[in-house]
Amino acid sequence: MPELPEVETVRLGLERSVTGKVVTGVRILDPRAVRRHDGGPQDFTGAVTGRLLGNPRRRGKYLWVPLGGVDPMSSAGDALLCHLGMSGQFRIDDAGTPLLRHTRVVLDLDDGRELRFLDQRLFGGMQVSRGGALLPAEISHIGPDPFDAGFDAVVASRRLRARRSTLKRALLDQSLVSGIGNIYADETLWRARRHPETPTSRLRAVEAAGIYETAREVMAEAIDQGGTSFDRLYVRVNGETGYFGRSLDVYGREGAACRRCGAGIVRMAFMNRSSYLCPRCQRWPRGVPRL
DNA sequence: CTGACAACCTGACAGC
DNA sequence: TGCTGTCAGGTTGTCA
Repeated sequence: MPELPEVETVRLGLERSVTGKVVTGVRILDPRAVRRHDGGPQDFTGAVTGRLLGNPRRRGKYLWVPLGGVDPMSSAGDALLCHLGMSGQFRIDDAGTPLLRHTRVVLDLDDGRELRFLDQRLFGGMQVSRGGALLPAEISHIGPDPFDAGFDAVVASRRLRARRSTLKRALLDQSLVSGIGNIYADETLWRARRHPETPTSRLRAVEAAGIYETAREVMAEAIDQGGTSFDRLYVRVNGETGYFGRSLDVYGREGAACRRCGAGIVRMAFMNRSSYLCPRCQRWPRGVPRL
């Protein structure tokens, strides 16, 4: 599911509902949801129980909640680090409400509600990051996202142009700039009128920076609409779907008319998944041999 | 460094 | 009613 706008929508929901609450209990229904936690499910439970939940933070598609309270001397600065993978979601429900299918972990809160982690495919998960409240070491390899206070368009542009790769591949590379996934890469490329196979080295500095500016714009609009929902696999913490799906210009619109020029949107295979683009607005880069 | 690919998982859907 | 193959918002590790 989730790319930056969806994760940010979830973060906003958590900010309103769990900040300042204390975890009174942890129930791990499927240990695979915490398999990345060092020490296993038992240790995870011990590290989270009794902790005060801070203000949720995000970088790219990663989300973390600073953990306070209990024993500040030994546990100060820890964080509950989460990734939603392809199908993860958080829900806030009143205690005792029936659990939905695919519920993997339940955190009991001191306000009579529960923070529930659901994940159909289990590509996502949670772990406690020791000392990770500011920025978990586990995600130090992830580059800043376009909304990050530390995001530098000049640096990003330089790194993008230094790549000996193609544009969509580079946009999906989380170590360069994080948060962009398959949907927003395609939407960004359409808006910037660039073909996915454009060699990165061909971009001028201003053009490269412009690509990230476009990505930021597209994702900001998506956040305003609560992200993109195709089905019930992505919902907000209150169960509502996002509305950006109806604003998508190319993703999933194979055969439909380009909103700019009317040409038929095409789908092409790309890295074991799909790319959608307008064959008229997004010309194959000149001089690049076609496959 | 770059790319190709398998692995990690479940479920919906098309076609036979 | 099966069964098989395909596809799906992601990340990581291995091998060339």
